[in-house]
Amino acid sequence: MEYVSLVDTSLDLNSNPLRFIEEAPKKEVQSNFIQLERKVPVKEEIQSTSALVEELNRVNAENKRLTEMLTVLCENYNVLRSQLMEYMSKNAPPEEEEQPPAVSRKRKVESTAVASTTTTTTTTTTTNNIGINNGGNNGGNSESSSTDEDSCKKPREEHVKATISRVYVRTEASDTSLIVKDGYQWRKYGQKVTRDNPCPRAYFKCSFAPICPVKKKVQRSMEDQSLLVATYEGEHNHPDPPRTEATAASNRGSTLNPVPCSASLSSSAPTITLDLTKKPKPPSPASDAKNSGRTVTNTPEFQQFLVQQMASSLTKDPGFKAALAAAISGRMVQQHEIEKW
DNA sequence: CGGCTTTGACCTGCGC
DNA sequence: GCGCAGGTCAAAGCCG
Repeated sequence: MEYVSLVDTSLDLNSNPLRFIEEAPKKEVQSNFIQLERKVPVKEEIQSTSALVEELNRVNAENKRLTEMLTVLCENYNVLRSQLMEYMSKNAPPEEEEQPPAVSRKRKVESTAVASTTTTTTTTTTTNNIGINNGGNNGGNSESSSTDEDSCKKPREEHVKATISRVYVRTEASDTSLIVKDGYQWRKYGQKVTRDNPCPRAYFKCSFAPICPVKKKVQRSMEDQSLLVATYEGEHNHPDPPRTEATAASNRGSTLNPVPCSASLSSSAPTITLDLTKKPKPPSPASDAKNSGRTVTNTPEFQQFLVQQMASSLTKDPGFKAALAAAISGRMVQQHEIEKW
């Protein structure tokens, strides 16, 4: 599940020239920007002040509108997610089919699925989308894509695709362990240094249930060393571990304690991360990647919290402010040049 | 002693 | 067919 289909990725940062023409007193605003350095008479100063106030009001209104859009976005996301979960639960194959019959086949399927997930992740980091990709249900058209002819092959692929998710977890930069605390118990069975990333990738299997097929890969982000990228493959075929047990068992290096997570937006990549560096604070949202999509995120409290976190992170981020200012000023200059022509 | 992590070896897919 | 890279196995060691 992802936001790509829901989000307008055009990064329309209040810089649409047409909207400026229609809504804003553009001549005044532009002249204000240009003539800021000059000494202006009192009359003009009053005019420019009023123009600034007007501009401020307009930006505030735009900000409010964007917040409302974000809220609607979250609601749509939750609706789609619930639909996906419903679809997955309906189409989940028997447990025997869950196990890969042969390694060769599995690896091939995985590679395509991971590739699609990676693609969406890259898109995410570059197009201002939310960065939790729960499953590669790209485009949301998997329900209609399977036909009777290829039903023997496609459902399996789609199932595998749908059970791959990627979660970004922010940890302390000094924390060298590749532990993602998501509420489940994991057993590490391998570690490998991959070519494209000097940081080792750790391989985990779910050890909460003996036959649980879920695997997890954890690797540090190359761009941001404090960011862990956890890739989950498969679905847990056992009930969620109880919270108390999870907390109690977290002492021994196992990844069991609940996540003191908070939605945060990093400046380099506007993605939702689980910020393990922060203390949990009410209202405590999702405690793990799986639960976050199924229960807690469906509550209006969490949606509101998410919106607030996003808005606050955006407004606090100087990089985002600078980019916003550059985009707006660039557009204004561009519009100015167009008008000149 | 059981369960976990570590780590080198091995297996497999893929590109050339 | 060969080499590379990713993924997995399994023995050894550690820890409570």
